[in-house]
Order: sequence, then C-alpha cells, then structure tokens
Amino acid sequence: MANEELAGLFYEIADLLDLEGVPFRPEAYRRAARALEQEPEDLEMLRKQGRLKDVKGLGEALTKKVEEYLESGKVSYLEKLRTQHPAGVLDLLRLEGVGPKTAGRLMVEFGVQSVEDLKKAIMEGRLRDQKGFGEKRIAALLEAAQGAGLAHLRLPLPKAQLIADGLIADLQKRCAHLQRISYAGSLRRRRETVGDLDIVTSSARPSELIEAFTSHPSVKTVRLKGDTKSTVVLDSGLQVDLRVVPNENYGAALQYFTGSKDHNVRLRSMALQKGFSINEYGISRNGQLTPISEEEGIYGALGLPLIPPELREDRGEVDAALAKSLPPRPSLGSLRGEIHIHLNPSAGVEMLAKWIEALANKGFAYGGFVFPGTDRSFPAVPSISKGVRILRGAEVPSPWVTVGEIDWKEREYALLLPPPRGAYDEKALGDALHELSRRGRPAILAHLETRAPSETPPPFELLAKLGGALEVGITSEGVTLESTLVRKAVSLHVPLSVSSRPERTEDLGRLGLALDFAVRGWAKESDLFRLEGTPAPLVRAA
DNA sequence: GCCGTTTTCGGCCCGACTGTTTTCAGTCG
Repeated sequence: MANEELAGLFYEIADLLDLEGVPFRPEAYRRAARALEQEPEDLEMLRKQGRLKDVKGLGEALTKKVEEYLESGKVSYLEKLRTQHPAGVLDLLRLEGVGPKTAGRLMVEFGVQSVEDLKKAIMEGRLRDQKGFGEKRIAALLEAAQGAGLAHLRLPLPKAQLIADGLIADLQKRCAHLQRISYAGSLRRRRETVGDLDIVTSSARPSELIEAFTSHPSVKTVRLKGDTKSTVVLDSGLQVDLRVVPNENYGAALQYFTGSKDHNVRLRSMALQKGFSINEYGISRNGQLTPISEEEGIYGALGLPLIPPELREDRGEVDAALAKSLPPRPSLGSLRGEIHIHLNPSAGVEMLAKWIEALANKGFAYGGFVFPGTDRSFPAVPSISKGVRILRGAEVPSPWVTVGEIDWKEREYALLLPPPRGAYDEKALGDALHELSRRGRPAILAHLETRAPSETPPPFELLAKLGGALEVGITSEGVTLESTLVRKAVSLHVPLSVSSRPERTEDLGRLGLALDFAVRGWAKESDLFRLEGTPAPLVRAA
C-alpha cells in the first residue's frame, strides 16, 4: 500500500524541517505520518470517496500533498527540501544523542555532511576544544557514528513479551521493597512489534531498584542511570527503559508511559480545557498536585471510563469513550478453546493425552487438532476427554479445490490456507465457502503469516458475506495479521478466530496475548468465532 | 501545519538526564 511509503516521505520532511529549526511543523508532519501508518483504508480509495480529510492530522495543506503523491508518486515540497540539504545529513540525525541543533552545528561549523564526515572530523581532532564538545561527548559521538547503519531492532510482540515477563519476575525476586511493576509502552498497547521495552515501577527505595536493574545479568550496556530512571541495552539488543515513582503516583506513571504519544496529547489537551493538567505523577490544578495511584483516576478526572491500553492510539477511542461506545472487552474465558493445534499423527496417543490434559487445565471446552485435508492416518480419538471436546480440522491449501475430496464425516471444520503470494482467487474461495457451508462445516482462513505483509489483504467482504472466519493468531515468531487489517475485518463483521498457534502445550498461555491483539483491532465478544454449536464430533470413542 | 464543547487565531507536554554549563542547552521519551 501507498500509505507506509507516503508516511516515510512525511517523516523525511519532518527531519529536514527539524534541521532548519522550524518549530511545530515537523511534529505536524510526524503526526500525519503516524496516522497514515495506522490507516487500514487504502489512500487511493479514501481520495475517491473524498474522505482524505477524515484522517486525523491531514489538514488542507497535507491533504493536497497526499493527492499530489497519489497522482504523481512524489511530493514536490520534499524534492525541493532535498535539493537544499546534503543527502547524508539525515543519517546524522538518526545517531544517538544527535538532534537538529547538533547536526546543524556539525554541518555549518565543521562542514560535516555525513556520518563518514563526522568520523573523519573526530579522528582528525577537529571537534576537540570546541564549545559544547567535551571529551565524553566526542567519545559518544564516535561510538554512535561507528554503530550507525545497524537497523534499530524491533522485536515481534510475543518475543518482547517473554523478555519483559522474565525481567519483571527477576526484579520482583531481587527487590523485596518493590511495590508495583508493569510493562508499559507499545508492548502494553500490543503493537505487533516492540522497539523498546518500557517498565514502570513503584518503590520507596528507587536507587536500590535502579541498581538491581542496571546490574541484571542480561544487561549489556547501561545507557543512562539517574535517581528515578534508567535505560539499558540487553544482550538481545533490546533497549529497556525503567522508571521508578512513589507508590501513590503509580497510576499516573503507568498511564503516561503506556502512551501512545498521540493518545496522551489528546488527553492532556482535554485536561487543559477542563482547567487542570496531567503529568506522570498525577493531576495538577492551580499548581497543586493530586497524586494518582490508579490509571482509572486519570480517565475518571476527564469523565472517561478506563480506555483499554490496546486502543490508546488516538484512532477514535477517546471519542468512543466520551460517547460511551467503547467496544466491551471480551474476557479470556469467552474463548472456549484452541482450534489450531498441529498434531503429528506419528506422535501417538501419549502426545494427544498431553494436549488434552493441558486444555483441561486451562478450562477449555474444546480443542481442535488440524491435519492435512486428505490425511487419514490420524489416531482414533475419543470425542470427549476430561471434559474437553476433541475436534478435528482439515487443512485445505489454496485454491481449495480439494474441499470436495475430504471426508467431512471425519472432520468438524476447515482451515483454509491462503495462496503464498498474489491476489486471492475470490471465485475459488467463494466456491469452497459455499461447499463447506452446505456440509455444515465452519471455515477459517488461517496461516496468514505465510504471506508477506505487503501482499493483497484477504477479501474481507467475501468472508463476511459467506460466514468465513479469519484467524488472528500469535505464533512464537509474531502476529499472523497486522492490527490495521484486524480492525478492518472487525469493521466489516468478519468473525475472528483467536489462536495461540501452539507448538507445545505451554504455548496455550499465549492465547491471552492473541486476544489482546484482537482487542487492539477493536474486537468485542460478538466478533469472536467459536466452534460451539457445531455438530457433535462424529468420531466414535476409541 | 493542525486544531477547536471557551478559539478560524494562537496555541502546540514537559520532566529526567547528561555533559559541560558557573546556571543551562540539547536530547529523549
């Protein structure tokens, strides 16, 4: 889609304007860029419908630039800016510790136009004894310049979650005085990838906590270490920010550091209109701070219900909260089972028993085991064991023509696999959905992670019309579908099949994360697909 | 350049940390 590409161009304009020292406009371009990245609708479509201005952050001038881009594939304003600045200076801005002021000075006073130039200038000692460039700063600049070009690591959601859980458990174990602790930031908002980990804690002894944090065995380097906050880089390359506040301020801090930036800006401007202000400690009115210990306190002061972290992106959630029309959050209990378990038929009955045990321990009503559609070698299984109904699904590859060859007396549902690349054959998909519906077998379009994110999105309208569900899963590697597409599916009433995509029984624990991710797409309980109500399994007890 | 349930003009978050500063500027989140 053009959306991300154009967002990239807007970010570049913002950086160049920053270099020129222009106030406010860079942020306006960045706000618009963030909105474009999160816009599920294709820009071309929005333009045709005259809805471009509905995108938050697009006013008159930026709408014109979007239209120019859609017509010509370029933004002439950016082209003009590019001619006024050497191509390499944008790389300088991306260095740790280099902002617009420093980049500008390097350019004007030292003729530095690229990261290479900067290295040379430092080696030749040209920065030494210059105002503002002490020994430490020069060393930091050199280190940043030498590490330049390494792409900033963004971890997939499930991997970031594992690291956060481990770190938090360790800190709890090592710090008896620790009161409350939570991950915040984009991990708590359940973004599909996490650039750095934010952890918010409360403790009466912050310095001991900071000490425990910076000396944790998985810490590679300590970037920053103050009285109440610290930044480290882990061996895995992930950056982690820790913030310690007094217990009475915990709610305000958690809200503040969960973000998103745009969501918080929106809340703060609402607060100003109501005559108070919000910061990471609480609410202040006439210079008098009232500490806020629970997040609800921040939202309550604005007359809002608590907005789920997954929705805090300034994508309409504040207006929905004001209108009391936030989607009610589905409970984990509303997921009655896991239907995407791959069981190797040769693994035998013991493995199946292990799965059933795990499903029963989770309180699930059913478990669905998936085999290739025409495979007939699966073990004979009881229909119910330990209170868990056992269902068998058939995996059907695109273009789904084998639907007619499968013995549906032995299969309760179908997982339809997408074509590995290119457009969906809607005729073939429609035929398969009709055929399955005729046989009373639910169908789920699944394994979307096998397609590149840049490929055509699934035909949501067709799925909605014919009652096909869509898998929203989290594998050990990442999410199976971008959240903008999940939101689009929800808006078109496509049922979502939430899955932890387990490879081992422990992975069933990922189901909560998968549900959170569906919530990020504004899913409510009625959007969730379940296998309840399907015919009883036809398998005879073994 | 955007935005408005006090506004079509005048705002636009602000606190922590670092380095080099003798009182603060720049960067970051």
